[in-house]
Amino acid sequence: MPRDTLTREQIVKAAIDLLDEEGLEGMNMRALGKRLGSAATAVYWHVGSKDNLITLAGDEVWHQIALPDLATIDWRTAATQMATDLHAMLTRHSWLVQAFGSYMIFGPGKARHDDHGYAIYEAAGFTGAQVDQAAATVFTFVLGNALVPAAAASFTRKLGRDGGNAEALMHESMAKAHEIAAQFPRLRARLDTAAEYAAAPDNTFQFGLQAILDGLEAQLSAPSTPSEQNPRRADRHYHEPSATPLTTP
Amino acid sequence: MPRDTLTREQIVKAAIDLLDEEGLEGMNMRALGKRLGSAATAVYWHVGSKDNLITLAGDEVWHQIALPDLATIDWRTAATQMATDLHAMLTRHSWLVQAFGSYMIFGPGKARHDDHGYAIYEAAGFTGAQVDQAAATVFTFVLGNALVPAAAASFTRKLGRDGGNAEALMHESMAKAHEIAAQFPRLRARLDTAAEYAAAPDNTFQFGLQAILDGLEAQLSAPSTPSEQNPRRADRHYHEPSATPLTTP
DNA sequence: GTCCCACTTGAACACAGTGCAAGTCGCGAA
DNA sequence: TTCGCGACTTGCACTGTGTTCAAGTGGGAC
Repeated sequence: MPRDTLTREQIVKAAIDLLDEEGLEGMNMRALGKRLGSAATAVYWHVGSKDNLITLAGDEVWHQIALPDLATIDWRTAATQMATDLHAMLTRHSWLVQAFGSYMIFGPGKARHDDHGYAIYEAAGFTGAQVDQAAATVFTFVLGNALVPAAAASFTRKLGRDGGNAEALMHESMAKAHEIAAQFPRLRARLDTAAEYAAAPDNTFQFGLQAILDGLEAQLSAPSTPSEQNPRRADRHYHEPSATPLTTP
Repeated sequence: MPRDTLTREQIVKAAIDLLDEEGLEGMNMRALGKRLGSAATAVYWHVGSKDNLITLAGDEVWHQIALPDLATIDWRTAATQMATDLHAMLTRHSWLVQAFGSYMIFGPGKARHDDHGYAIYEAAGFTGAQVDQAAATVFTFVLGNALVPAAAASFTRKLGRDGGNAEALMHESMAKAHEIAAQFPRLRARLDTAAEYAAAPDNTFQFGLQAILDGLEAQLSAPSTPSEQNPRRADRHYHEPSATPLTTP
């Protein structure tokens, strides 16, 4: 019988739990060690570094996403399902979105997800580079959608760690935001209806997702050279980004 | 004549420069102090904390985005222009995307941008909550789009800081990714055409943006109850996210 | 029994954010 | 002209965090 020893899987799982509870900046090796009932430095023997551990944890969670069977459902339902699952997963593990900005997360879990994503857009009828572009469009939308809630969660936790009265700090922060928003007509108008918005269920994600799938569907039925991008619309609206960096005095 | 002293604007500008060069994790107060020719702690008198400084810097850069005149151009061109400008800005300041996941960035700069964004989608004909949803869809897409390049930049810098031979480490990392990708049919197929892809200009962003605007345009012409969301399509494809968290043994 | 090796541990180092007390400098008042 | 005040600056030091390293430690193979 081997000694009761740490395993890599066990560590990754504990890291995910800790990240869920404390966020990316709240997770540290000593806390992880305590959670595992061992010295913080014992972890290093198994995963090498904190960066690597986060990369490992950041790949593991992709396995939570179900891969819809393209033989039994149409591509659009499949795309909706995968995007919705991804959205839910990113909501559960909001640290992942933050990690995505700092680490190159690509392992078996994400590869499995990406591969099936490509399958969906191939099934839809896209060809060549358009498969990648369609998949990337939906993927980046879901990712971006999770970014602001992630910031909110991170911010709330930070307030909680600082003083005991997170309530007051949050209120102060909200008040400052309101003050700024009040100086812009359309933002001001939204302040008045903010309560109404808060009461309604937030279907912004589904609205955006379905609009994007509408757009992709339109692209499919539009006559275009196969196996090559259709640059017509993009050209019609092409715009060279205004180069307005800060002036250095 | 007042003593040659630090100003908040000067500090924010220096912070932006430092963030551009060193990234979010490379930026620290002592380096900032050195760049400003003063002690690191002098900065604290002006901005209070590092978090606050990053919030300040993260708002300042939004002023680089031009606000198209809706009286002279159609909404779709305006939307394209603003999204493209934002994309370029986020590419210039890739740390901002990372900061967006950890800080609540909302100041005059972002408010100015958001306000004009709403104006565009109001001009397009959206009403009620749909204005917000349309704006959020495009916004989150652009944000998500900037996330992966931000990670790549961050990763590259990290390699550069670690050993001297960033080249070898990068190569090793790429090789590992290839090895994983090779186990999935569609990813494997893309490995073969990777060189071809790299040669072509990356118009993924414009493809996605135009597809999204197509979808929004379709939403406009679709018959729906005004001043209320149109839940029909979303309902037809509605999918309760699969709850498949990690099983705790 | 004993040797080995996978694994663990505690001390220690470097570096980053930041509070604090002690300056320093220019300007307005006396 | 001098005084002092208040706006800034500085160096020190404390804490928390990632990580290294040399020294264990315990179970299994021989």
